[in-house]
Amino acid sequence: MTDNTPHQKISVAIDVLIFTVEDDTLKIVLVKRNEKPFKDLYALPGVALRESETLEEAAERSVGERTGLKNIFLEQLYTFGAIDRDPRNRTVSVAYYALTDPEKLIAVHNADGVSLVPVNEVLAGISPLAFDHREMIDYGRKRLCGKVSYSGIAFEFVPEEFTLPQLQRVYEILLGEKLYKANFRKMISPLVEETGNMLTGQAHRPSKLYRRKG
Amino acid sequence: MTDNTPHQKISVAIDVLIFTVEDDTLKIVLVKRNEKPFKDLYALPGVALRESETLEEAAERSVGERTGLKNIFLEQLYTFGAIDRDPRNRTVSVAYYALTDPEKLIAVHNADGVSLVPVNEVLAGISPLAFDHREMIDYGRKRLCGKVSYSGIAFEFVPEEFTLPQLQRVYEILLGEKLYKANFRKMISPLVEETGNMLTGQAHRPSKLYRRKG
DNA sequence: AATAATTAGTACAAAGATGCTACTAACCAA
DNA sequence: TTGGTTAGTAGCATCTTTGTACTAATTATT
Repeated sequence: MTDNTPHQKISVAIDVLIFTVEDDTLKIVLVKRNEKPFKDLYALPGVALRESETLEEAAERSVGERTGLKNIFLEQLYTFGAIDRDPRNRTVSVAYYALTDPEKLIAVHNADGVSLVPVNEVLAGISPLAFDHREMIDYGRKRLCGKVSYSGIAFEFVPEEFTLPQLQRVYEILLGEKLYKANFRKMISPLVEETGNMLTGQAHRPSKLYRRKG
Repeated sequence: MTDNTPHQKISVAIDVLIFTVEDDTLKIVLVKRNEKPFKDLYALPGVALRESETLEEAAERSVGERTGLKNIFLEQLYTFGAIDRDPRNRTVSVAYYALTDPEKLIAVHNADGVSLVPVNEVLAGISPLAFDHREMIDYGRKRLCGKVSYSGIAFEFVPEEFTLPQLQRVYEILLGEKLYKANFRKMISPLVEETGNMLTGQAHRPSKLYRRKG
């Protein structure tokens, strides 16, 4: 028989890794904690799961409370369950990751304790993070970078209309290597279509604007 | 601030998808429930998470209780949190998947309510499963098949010493397509080494035995 | 003892993807 | 008008994948 009988209740948290690419850098949204434990340390935006909401709804709520964003790309990442990951009591945290174009985060940056921080700096570990959130970010970045080549997640980091050099830079940042223009275009062209518009004002030849196809 | 404060406690279950490949078929371990809810229906082996154990420890316990197996391949799959997935009370289930060579499951099959069932039959949906376990299996099979090509999981389904045709069949079953011998061998050869032994008694040319390298 | 059946394993050509170089195109700045 | 800069394309070389065809080694059959 399957023993799903609830013998012991445990707190369930939802933490969200909100990633974006800005200034050719992968960045993540962190918030400064203003209560114990880990007061004044940075942490991922998170909420306690309510009885009346699904995991995904809680993740959306967590994103919305901190950034005001709705309907952004959101996927479950991993569930962390180390016994003492929360010093208060046993808490399992279901981590999600969200991806967004940085323009949608402009209003958010520096608004009451919310920061957009380069992931490399966070992982370099100059300043500590609350809970096991550094571990989460480390895991999340690996998953993100691993998925770039075979999924369309890179599109989530650019606006609806984008240029191919822009999109290529996102791929390069996530993959951590330089790509050849010609090959990149051959690979990506079945997935995009021209909008007919151009991006001008760039002190060099203007580039065509594209949108995602399908 | 991050609201990880535990306002409401929720039951946490661990369910495990124990996959194997037998008779050229992907199969999964199911157990017959002998209590409500879903009495007499098949379900995944599962346990309630205890305060004193990690998620992975609970998954190992779940595998061990049903099959007696220890130290088998185990990875977290996904966390399911639909509001009414358990009719008794709000329960979040962290699903894991385990992979094993079918020989290790021989003693288990048909022992007190434990069955080894073809995944295709389960998903075809002739008989209902407890909870959202069919959904879990559907998700798990997709993930498993998606990972075959870029990870070494296929090795988990064969004994320590195996022939390349054997391993190739595992790949073919999971990928759902026929592979070319020559290409398969080129792809797999950096990952394996000959043991020096041969598998004879097969009414045709004997095959070399290999083991996983590294 | 020969031969048929069957699967193991290898060789190699064809097609396609990727790596890489070099060029032309179109804008802004001076 | 010239130079700087990035957009975009052409095309060859190389590596990888696709696919076919062959030889090899065993057991089963006559």
